Amino acid sequence: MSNYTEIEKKWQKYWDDHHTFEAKEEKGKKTFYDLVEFPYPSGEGLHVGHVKGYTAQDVIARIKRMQGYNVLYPMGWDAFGAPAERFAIRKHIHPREAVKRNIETFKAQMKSIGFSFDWSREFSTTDPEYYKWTQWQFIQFFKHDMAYKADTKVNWCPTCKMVLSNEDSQGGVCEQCGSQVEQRTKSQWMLRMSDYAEDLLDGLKDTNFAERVKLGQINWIGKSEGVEFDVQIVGGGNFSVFTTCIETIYGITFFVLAPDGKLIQELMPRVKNKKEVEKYIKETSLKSTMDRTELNKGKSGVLVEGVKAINPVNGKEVPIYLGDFVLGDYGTGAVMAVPSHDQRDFEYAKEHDLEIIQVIDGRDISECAFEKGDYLGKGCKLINSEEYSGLTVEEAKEKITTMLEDKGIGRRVNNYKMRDWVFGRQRFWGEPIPMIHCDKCGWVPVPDSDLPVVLPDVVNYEPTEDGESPLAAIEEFVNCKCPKCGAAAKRETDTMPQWAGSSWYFLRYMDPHNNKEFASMKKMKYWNRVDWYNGGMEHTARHLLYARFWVQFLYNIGLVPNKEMIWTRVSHGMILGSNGEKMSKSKGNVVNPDEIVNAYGADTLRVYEMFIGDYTQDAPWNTDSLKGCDRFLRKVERLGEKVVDKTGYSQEVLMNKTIKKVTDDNLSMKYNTAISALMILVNELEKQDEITKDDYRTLLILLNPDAPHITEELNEKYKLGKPICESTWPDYDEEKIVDEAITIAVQVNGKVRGSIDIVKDEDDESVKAKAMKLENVIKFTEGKEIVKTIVIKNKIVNIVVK
RNA sequence: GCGAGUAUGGCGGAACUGGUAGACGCGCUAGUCUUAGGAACUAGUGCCUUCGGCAUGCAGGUUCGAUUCCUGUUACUCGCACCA
Repeated sequence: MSNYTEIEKKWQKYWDDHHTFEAKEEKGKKTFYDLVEFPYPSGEGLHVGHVKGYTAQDVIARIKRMQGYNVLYPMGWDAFGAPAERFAIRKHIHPREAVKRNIETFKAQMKSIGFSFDWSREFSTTDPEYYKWTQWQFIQFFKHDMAYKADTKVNWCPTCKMVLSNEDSQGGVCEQCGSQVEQRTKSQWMLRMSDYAEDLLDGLKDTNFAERVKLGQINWIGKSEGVEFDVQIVGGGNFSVFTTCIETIYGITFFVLAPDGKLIQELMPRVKNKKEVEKYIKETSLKSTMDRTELNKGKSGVLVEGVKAINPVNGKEVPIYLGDFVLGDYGTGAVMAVPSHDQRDFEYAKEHDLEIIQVIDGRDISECAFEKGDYLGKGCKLINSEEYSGLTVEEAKEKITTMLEDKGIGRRVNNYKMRDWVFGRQRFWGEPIPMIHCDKCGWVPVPDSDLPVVLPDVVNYEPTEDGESPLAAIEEFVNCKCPKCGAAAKRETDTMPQWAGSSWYFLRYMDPHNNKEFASMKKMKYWNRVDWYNGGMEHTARHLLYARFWVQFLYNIGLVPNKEMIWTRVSHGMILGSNGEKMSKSKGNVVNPDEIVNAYGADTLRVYEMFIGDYTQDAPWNTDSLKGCDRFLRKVERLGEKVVDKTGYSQEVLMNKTIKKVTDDNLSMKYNTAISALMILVNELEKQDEITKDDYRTLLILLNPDAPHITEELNEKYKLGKPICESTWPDYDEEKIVDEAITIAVQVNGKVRGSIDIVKDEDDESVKAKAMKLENVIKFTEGKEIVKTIVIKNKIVNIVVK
């Protein structure tokens, strides 16, 4: 329709006027909570990648509504974050203003594409009415001893005088100014997420996440089971180490401590080469995380003179070293070094000329270590290990562990890569952390009655000289009274990370206007949980983990109805530029959805994005292919001219098959093949001189989730029934989708030589006989011995000859 | 290095629990209609060829039969990156 702009506006107005997509808490209806990640409303406007995810979930929402579910499909804004702040620093426009404008643009764009969001539940994480509850929940973390302040390392740009995220300091260089990033220690708020490591693993059982999403969660948590044991220091004192390879304990030839750990500080008074050790510690602290973790750096380190450690199993005295490959915040910050069976230890030993003792037999170790990945499960036996020599690795693992436990110096321990969540940001544009520091009372939460702690207006958005949030420069914000004792106190000026607001927004949608609670238990119970959550691959690890942690905590203190509030999580592939590269301004390959809507209409854009390929895979944009979808919609439109005043389907089998395929495919994310089924149907109907009203209306309903405007218009134009958005999704008749006559292939030695027509379920003998009569079959079997004939019912015949 | 994913015509991609590989769309070729351009419609379109053969990254294996299952291998993409 050339006047698609008019039609789209008309139906968008109809949906608004009729509140068609607003979810009400009706009783007696099955609920379906359909969620798609809310966007960060950037200045660039909506991206075609957003459109892909929103359309897919819109298809689901529209089908589910027509299937009689009470569907909640909300939208909102994740509007705190660094880009708005950087924009503010450059242009001196308050982020609040910029965000407001961006939200207006985004919303208008979304409306123009016809997503069936329930706009009555819209909110932004930056609304004081919303972040009041983010702050309130932080206070619950604090009250349950889940939030604490601790020294952490931060990436510090000495030029910008700003704390940087890991993303902004890749390669050890500040993304903004290019300076070398330093490591600084800062006291920051932390959430005890590591306490939830096991629960977060365990909770995956109560979800229906896509397998690759579950794996992402598991890898991020990074559980490893092992043994922690105590090591005595010659002349008194001890420390512990964690290992997953206790079977190699007799191979210890030295220990390595983390230069940034507490242990070395404790030992310092006994260290003889203090200067050298201190110098190494200093050097390490200057290296950014990236430098430290980069491979092929060699194994730097220094011998700690004056202290030796004792191997608890054989009493052997071995040296202690410092090495920056050991991390202060993982395990105990100290490792036992077995160069024969760990490649890092091997390299370290070679570099520092240390002893190497092989304790597991099975391979030469002169070139590289014989590691657990190579010896486990292969029946390898221990050597040089006193009474454990001769045992298999697996036997030794268990026996040595038990021995250490019996002696009271070892215990089975799980370690996790996942750390506590660093929750403070020295930024302006975030939720203020609602804490007050009083010299007498320590940290005191802001009383509920004083929430929210509203972000004040500031003149300067730059961080202060010493890298604090710009809030620290506002005296009237910082200075306050202690809520406990009334003495003069100071307000926390750090703000929360962007992950905070997005960790619970899906709960707020269930009860978005509540001003007494973040959401009422009653409403949360009504909606139960998110049934289907869709978003980008890049968020399947961290955002999802933070959100699950947040929910599990709320569950444990009785504030949400389920331990897992998200049932299915799926993620879609990216839309790449037409050159196959990621869309970016600098590459000039960005496609603006507005231009497509203007040139082809929203329906064409939607159909194209669903047709582009496998939903879960990346796919490049192709404007020619888009035109094909436009052509398809025009065909559907022209088909209307053939409608005659008849009921019933003109092709029962085809129609029933199509209904089944479109329903099943859409609900299992195979949006592309659902559309292809509709194209086949249209191609068939086109061949007929006339089509019935039922033919056409069913086609329009099936296409409606993808192309909601044009289908409503055609439905109205040909007076086929009430608006599709108020209609019921068609059913199919299982018995009618099977063809009675089937054509099957006949193979000779696995090669297709012809085909025969059979009746459904025709018996094998008769099928065989038909096959043998084929000219081509006779030709290829003539003069040969028929070894056997395989008949697969309704599928294929294969004749094997010699 | 570890983990995950992907690999099918000129292109995007189909193919149920192993059963006619290339659905559907794009592009391309020829034709019809048009003053022309475009649109629309019709027919064709994996490769090599005479029967026929060869084709799902590569090399093997299992099977009457493999894009699908198994072993090995290569390339690319993403995530994590010295996690003891």
